[in-house]
Amino acid sequence: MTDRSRPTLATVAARAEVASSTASLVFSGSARVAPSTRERVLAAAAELGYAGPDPVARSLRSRRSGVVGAVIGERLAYAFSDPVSVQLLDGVTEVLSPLGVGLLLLPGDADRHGPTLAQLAHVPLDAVVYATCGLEDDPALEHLQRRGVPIVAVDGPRLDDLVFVGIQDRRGTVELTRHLTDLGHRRVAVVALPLRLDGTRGPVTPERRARVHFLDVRERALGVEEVLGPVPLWETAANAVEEGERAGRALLDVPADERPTAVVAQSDILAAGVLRAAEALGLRVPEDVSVAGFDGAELPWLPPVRLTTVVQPTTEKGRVVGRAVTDLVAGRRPDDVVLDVHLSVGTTTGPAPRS
Amino acid sequence: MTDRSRPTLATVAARAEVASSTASLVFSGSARVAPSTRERVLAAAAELGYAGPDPVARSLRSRRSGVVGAVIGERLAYAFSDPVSVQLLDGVTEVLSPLGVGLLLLPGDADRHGPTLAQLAHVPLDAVVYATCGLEDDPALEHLQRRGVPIVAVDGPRLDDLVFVGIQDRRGTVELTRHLTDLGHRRVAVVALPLRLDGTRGPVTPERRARVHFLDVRERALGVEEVLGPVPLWETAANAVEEGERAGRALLDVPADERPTAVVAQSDILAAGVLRAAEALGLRVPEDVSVAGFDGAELPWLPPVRLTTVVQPTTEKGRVVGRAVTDLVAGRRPDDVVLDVHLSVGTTTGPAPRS
DNA sequence: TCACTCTATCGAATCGATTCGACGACCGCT
DNA sequence: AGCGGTCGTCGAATCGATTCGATAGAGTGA
Repeated sequence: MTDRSRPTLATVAARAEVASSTASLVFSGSARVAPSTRERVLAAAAELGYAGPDPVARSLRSRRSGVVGAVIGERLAYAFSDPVSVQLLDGVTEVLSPLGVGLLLLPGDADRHGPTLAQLAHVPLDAVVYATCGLEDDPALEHLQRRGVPIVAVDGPRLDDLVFVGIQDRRGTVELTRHLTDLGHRRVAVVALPLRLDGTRGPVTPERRARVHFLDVRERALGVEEVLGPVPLWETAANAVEEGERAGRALLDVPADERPTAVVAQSDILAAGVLRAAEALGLRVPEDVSVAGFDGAELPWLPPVRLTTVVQPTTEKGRVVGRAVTDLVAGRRPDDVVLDVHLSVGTTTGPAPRS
Repeated sequence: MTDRSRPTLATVAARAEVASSTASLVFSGSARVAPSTRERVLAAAAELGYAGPDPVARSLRSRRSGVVGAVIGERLAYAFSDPVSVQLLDGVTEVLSPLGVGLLLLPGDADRHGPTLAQLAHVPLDAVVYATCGLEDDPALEHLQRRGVPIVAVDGPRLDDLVFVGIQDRRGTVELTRHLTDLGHRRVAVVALPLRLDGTRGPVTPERRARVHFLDVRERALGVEEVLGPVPLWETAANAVEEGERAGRALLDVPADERPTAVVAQSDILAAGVLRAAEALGLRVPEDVSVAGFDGAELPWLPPVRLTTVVQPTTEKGRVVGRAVTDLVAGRRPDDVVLDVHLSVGTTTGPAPRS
């Protein structure tokens, strides 16, 4: 009853009068061990209160820790206020959990847009999921590559040593924009997600645009312009309803003949904010202005409105990522995946008002 | 350039012509090592592309993995649709991240209300946070205790071998209920959070009530009854807006003289649903019915309404948990903590209608 | 010059398991 | 009786670092 030190496999083996290698065989389950021996070892373990092999020691030999990192660019409270991030991770854990693999959160904070090297360096990792991967060099990424930790980059750039999982950002936005032009819209404004995580908000200048950090943000903007040519972009500081509302007020609170007849928000959350702004300004949707989003997120508080949006299979994307991670850990190199999106026309887009 | 095997500390030490123990000293930083030696080792490491000591091997000796588990009772998509859970974890990571400790998600799934033993057994853990801790025996809990993993239980029962962090659920609800009785309300109904995670919803029978699994749910119900005596409880199947709306419809869609004049929801999310139900039924808030919540959650989509609610310091609760974890890992036994709550009167409660 | 104190470095034990080759016992077949 | 083949168990090496006591050499003071 020395609670000083917990029993180890060796203790258990000694008590059961077998070699520790035999005891190990018992706990790894699969091997051929005489039933009587197995019982003896199990009994000894039970008597000693042995909870099974130490995961750390096991990891050292087997080169597996059962831990997969999730790099998040912001603090959790921001990242997880976005249902898309949450559903992505939900899909990932759905695949990984049954395999006994856990997801380790590696969030950034107000200043740093990702975990510090000190955070990364001390933690065992079989693989890492970059939840939103930027276009630019990242010291954390470099560190992980040096360590030989395989990486899945979600919505990031397609690099050789990264496995890519993404969606058809461009095609989805093109389809959405065609829907708007078919309805007669020509004056369209875009409410953009943050181009970089530096708290900037407002109209996007060409210089700013050249420094866009996130691939999906760029693609979604280009999708609109592929159909309509250059359009004004209004950048938000975060993917949040308030930010969308702020952008919506800035874009819509102008004389009717300058006002965009349609606003394309780069996320449903932002679109919800734009809807609020329209309501606050006394504009009817879609009679006075059409509003569209992106993601197809479940926003249970949004009804009775049904948002026109580009639906991406968020949870499925997470599952795909989970499978990619599984492959990587098993030593296989999975293919890059680009998932389909589709347009969902709701009640927030309609014919352009005659001016 | 053999990418077969990455360099180890021994490789680096050999290259720098020092003992591996000396090289170890260099990477642990603190010890006294001659500057020339240090540089030589660092140079060797750089040449070999050595990314620093293997975290797993380090963990084995130091008995620290840098991983803290977060036990979540449901799948992530549900748990993280609740801003309270998210803010709690946000506070935890805020404290833990700078210490190089990561948070490992251990969610349950549709069937199991927590991680399986297989999930737990293979993962290294320095400590565990039970995000919502139930009252009843839990095999996972038992396993962790046997392994000697220290546990912080949030809003759970106060047990000897668990560190408790919670809030004044009872006092907050009493204060809220007094506010309602002061306004003349006597017919009050409660929309309860799930008593157990089994998908039940509807009026709560005494038998059901005797089997409540979550402490905070029980306390919040008792707080109302401490002031008013027995009140009808309507149980929801999840903490979600739709569930609140469903409950609201059931409670409010009755003749005016049977209708409760005030509805106390056990969370702000549920309260938002009740507000929707009232709106759908053409009832004015607070003229026809008062609605109150609990948590003080930030629901950016709720304005212009300001919900009357009991505010708990959610992020601070997370920080307290983070500090408790830090203490436990360092071998100290932190005290239990009960955090203050306060009533925030908004625009959703008013004088009881004269009947 | 000698004894003594630091300092920088080294060797070896250790953390707790896994894994593979070896070995003895026992079985059945010719 | 002899031989090959299984089956169950064991020993020892190994994973990659940390850590402590030992030691050689430089520096100090009498």
